[in-house]
Amino acid sequence: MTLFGKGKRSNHGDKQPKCVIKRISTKRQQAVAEREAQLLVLAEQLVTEQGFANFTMDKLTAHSSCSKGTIYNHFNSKEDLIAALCIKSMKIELALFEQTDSFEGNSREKCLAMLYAYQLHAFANPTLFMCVLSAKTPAVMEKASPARVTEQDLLAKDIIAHCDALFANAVADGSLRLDSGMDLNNLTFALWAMAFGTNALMVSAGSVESISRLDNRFTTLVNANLLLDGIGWQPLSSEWDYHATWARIGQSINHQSEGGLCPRVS
Amino acid sequence: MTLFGKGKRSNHGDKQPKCVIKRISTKRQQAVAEREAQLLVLAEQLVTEQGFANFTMDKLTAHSSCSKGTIYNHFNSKEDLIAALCIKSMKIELALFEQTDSFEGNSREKCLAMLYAYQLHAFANPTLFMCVLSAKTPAVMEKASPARVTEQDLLAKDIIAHCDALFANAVADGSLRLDSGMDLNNLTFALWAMAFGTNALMVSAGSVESISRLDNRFTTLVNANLLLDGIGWQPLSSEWDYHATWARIGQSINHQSEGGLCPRVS
DNA sequence: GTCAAATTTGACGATTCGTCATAAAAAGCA
DNA sequence: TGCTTTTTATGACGAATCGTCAAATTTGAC
Repeated sequence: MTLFGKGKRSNHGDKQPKCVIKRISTKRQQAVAEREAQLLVLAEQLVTEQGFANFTMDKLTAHSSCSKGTIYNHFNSKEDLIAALCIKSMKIELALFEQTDSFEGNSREKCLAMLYAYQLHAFANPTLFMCVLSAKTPAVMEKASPARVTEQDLLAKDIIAHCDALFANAVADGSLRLDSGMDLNNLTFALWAMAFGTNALMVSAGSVESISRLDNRFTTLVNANLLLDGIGWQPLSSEWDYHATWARIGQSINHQSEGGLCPRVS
Repeated sequence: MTLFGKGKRSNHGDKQPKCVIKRISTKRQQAVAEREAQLLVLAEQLVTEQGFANFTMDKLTAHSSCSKGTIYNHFNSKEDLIAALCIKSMKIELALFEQTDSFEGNSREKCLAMLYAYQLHAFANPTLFMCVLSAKTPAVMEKASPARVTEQDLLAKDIIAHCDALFANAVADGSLRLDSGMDLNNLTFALWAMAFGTNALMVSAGSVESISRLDNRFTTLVNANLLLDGIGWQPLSSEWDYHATWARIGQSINHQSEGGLCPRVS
């Protein structure tokens, strides 16, 4: 594969061929990207309506305005499409996290704001959230395109960086002290594992009685408080009304994203 | 379908037809159950060798000594087989948990022993553990047989009961005090979510740098200590050397299950 | 030994996947 | 605008997989 047409000299006038080419190319790519986004919307819709098990590439083709070949131009395989939905889900998460950055409060409250956003996303976009779970499945990881697997890892990194920043702030303002032998990586991972486990089990194991009896709205808050108390993040839950914080976060987020719970992502 | 042969009277002598029938039936069922167990072993082996994505029912048929129809006699569908592997995995977990019950130590150490067993299982039987993750996926839940879905729920209940017992003991002996508004359900769920999230992310997101840098052997311990400190389970990690406990648990478990890490299950 | 019920078999139809030769469209060029 | 080259789209097709079912086989009762 040649990157540029061979033997073609493009610098023979006052035109700016490279720029032109690039603009056109970008335009094209934009159109392609837009179609990909629409395909993802359609796919999510079909999965939501008919379930993962009944979702086939042929059905997606039938419901879309383009052909199978075109779809396979976007997605290597069915699993690759799941991975793409997972990526979309993580991008929405990140977008929500950025919204919560502006939430006013102490460092621990800001951390809760992020967790609130995470739970909000899991319940507002259950199909997408399940895609994240599905995408961690070997069958998907094995068949998704390397590019998408890489992108997932990068997004995970971004999310981790977000957590890290929250902890770092807390350390900086003195509300959190790192004991010896405990580093940010450990704390970040603990928080993430807790949040992921909580949502994954709530969304997928809801049929187990002792889980379904829990109050969905506060489980993440309760679990997080246990953990954050455990690492001694001030003020402790015994000294502060975090239920009030939780409610305040809810109002703040709902106020920001008037249109709906699912922000637009590129 | 008639349950008994029609027109056949079976009570005309001193024989005990019901018992006989039952014995025979049980024998049959035993043979069938044995074959099912062997099919699961074979399936796990194939998945481990060739990955989830390359696993097909035809390959399982080819490698087994029976035919496709027989296999579909055991498993509704490919997804049903995954569910069966998930059930096997949970049974192993429960068996390990029961082993750890006899571990000598304070109530918090006993809780750690259970978590140790859980992590041990996740790393010793990664394929089976991933099945638990896969089985929580909608595509599997939607196609697995109702019977197996139910059995999964029952096993989950058993596991939860195990956790509950640990907490109840701690409350009974005074090493754990339940604050107002906090009940066993919440604590159990928090612990489970933490353990599940930790192992799921470690097994499946190992390619993310900041995760792979963590020391696998102690992540569960570290995370659990944060949580258990958070709920005030005495003695706190600042007052007790739980790393030593962790090591002691390891020796104890390895000593008990000499043959291997994977105990036999019915 | 004979018979009925239960079980096993593997060929088969129905889907689904993913590809590829061909057609269409877009971009470059004069 | 008209012509050539490159890129993209199409949907018919082969391969592979799934799950079924009528026929064959085995099992156990009498």
